[in-house]
Amino acid sequence: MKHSYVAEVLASQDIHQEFTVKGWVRSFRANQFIALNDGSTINNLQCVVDYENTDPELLKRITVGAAIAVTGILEESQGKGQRVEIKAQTIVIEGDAHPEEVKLTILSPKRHSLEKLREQSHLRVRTNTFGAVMRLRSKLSFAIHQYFNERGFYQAHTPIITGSDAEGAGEMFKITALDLENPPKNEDGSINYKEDFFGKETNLTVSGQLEAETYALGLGKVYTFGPTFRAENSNTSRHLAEFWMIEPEVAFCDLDGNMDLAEDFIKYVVNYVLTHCQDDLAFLENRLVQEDKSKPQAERASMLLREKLQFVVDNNFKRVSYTEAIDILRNSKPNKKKKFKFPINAWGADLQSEHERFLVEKHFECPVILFDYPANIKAFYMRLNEDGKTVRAMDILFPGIGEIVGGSQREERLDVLKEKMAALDIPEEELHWYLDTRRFGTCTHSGFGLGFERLVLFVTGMTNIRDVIPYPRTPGNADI
RNA sequence: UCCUCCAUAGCUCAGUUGGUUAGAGCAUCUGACUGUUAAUCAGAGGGUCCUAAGUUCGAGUCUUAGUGGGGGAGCCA
Repeated sequence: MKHSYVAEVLASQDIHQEFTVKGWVRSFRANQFIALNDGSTINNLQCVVDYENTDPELLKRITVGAAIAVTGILEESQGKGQRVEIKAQTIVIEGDAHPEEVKLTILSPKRHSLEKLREQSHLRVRTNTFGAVMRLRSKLSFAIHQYFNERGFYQAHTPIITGSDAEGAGEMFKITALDLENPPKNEDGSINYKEDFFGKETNLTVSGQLEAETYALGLGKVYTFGPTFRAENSNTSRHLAEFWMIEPEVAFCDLDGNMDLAEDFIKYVVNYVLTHCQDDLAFLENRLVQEDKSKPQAERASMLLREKLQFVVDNNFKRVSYTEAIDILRNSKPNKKKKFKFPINAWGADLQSEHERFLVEKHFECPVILFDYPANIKAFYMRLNEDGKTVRAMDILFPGIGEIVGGSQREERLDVLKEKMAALDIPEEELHWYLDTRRFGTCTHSGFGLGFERLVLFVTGMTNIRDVIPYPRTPGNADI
């Protein structure tokens, strides 16, 4: 039978009309008021039961967590807290949820810590917080595709399984169909990968960038949006072993164009959720306000969640070269007072978390784009500047998140690229296809990688990356 | 991987220099009440004190190792 969704019913003006809604019981107060949620919105629909004329056996089965279908008449609510409610006429239990078992789970109607919710990740999407986070995640994903589609980008599905081990972005997960108990061996005792499924060693991708570059040099403007895998033993609130990354790559575009694109892109998707996800953002904003109340004054957020997002949309990101950043840091109070664990002395040092946080959270107090980094601390494919010591790299740093974007103008000159690879012992055979793009009609081109989960962290105000993806993969964790 | 803190009822936590029968609030169940919004009142049930080994007459408490988690760092998105 056709039924309506809670979001539609709550917005409906059809008073006295009949509706059927289906969802999960969030609470059942006073044997009379069901708070029903079906995931279509963070808001619950109040369904009022005429308990005096309802079978007591049925009433007993209306419990927190149960799936039910309610048919009744939409009426203006007599109580405060909701505009309309459904006067239930018939209630059908689709799936029971026994209270004695429910109380052992996070579905029990009380406040749970995020750590506890993470232990039952298959049930946490039924909570307000995770419903809001996951709806926002989905809307952000849609906004990303819409942004690129409106601007003539094509999505390139770069491979998940890669035969190239020169991507250089981190430790990789091996892919094999060999019998690990008894693998075929070469004469010297090493494993003979020629007998493996692909006839060579393969891994899960750590980046689609190099393949995306080949597509940009044909389709013009492309982007990838897919899963990425890194076998790093990272145990932090901002790293996952499996995460989603957006990687635009644009032909005939220099670093300035790349920075313009990244900034415009972030502002667009943040603005999209500001206008399309008000209810979920309001809930998450309030959640943060409540959380802040138990913190000392100094640690409380200076802006509400939506104010913070609006600030990002309305203000230009501060663009600073690495050299300028070093000067600022060298003359900063914490550096002079030796408050930094890693003091800034000379040009050339890699910036530590504490330095990035100082620039973003204390000095500029807004998103910052750092560019033109020393060549020796950045990847081989970044374009060397005329000074011979810096490359056209850029990182976007966000308050509370750190690096959200890393990108560069790519080295398009074959000879310079080959020199770089030789210096880093990257064999040319490994990347012959990549070098071909520089042989045949090479051109200026640029791109960046944006960590999707880090964007979701920023937009939702959550602080642990494990709480913005359904089933987080981290060292020692891949249960579901 | 490194530093640091933590693990006791379904949840949040208390548990004295190592000592008899392991405690509270909330949740759950039973009953009462019924236009509620974290409903209210009364009563009841509920424990492998993370795992393993050790010290001891005796370990929730002390030691070692492991597992998981929080915060910070590195690697990065």
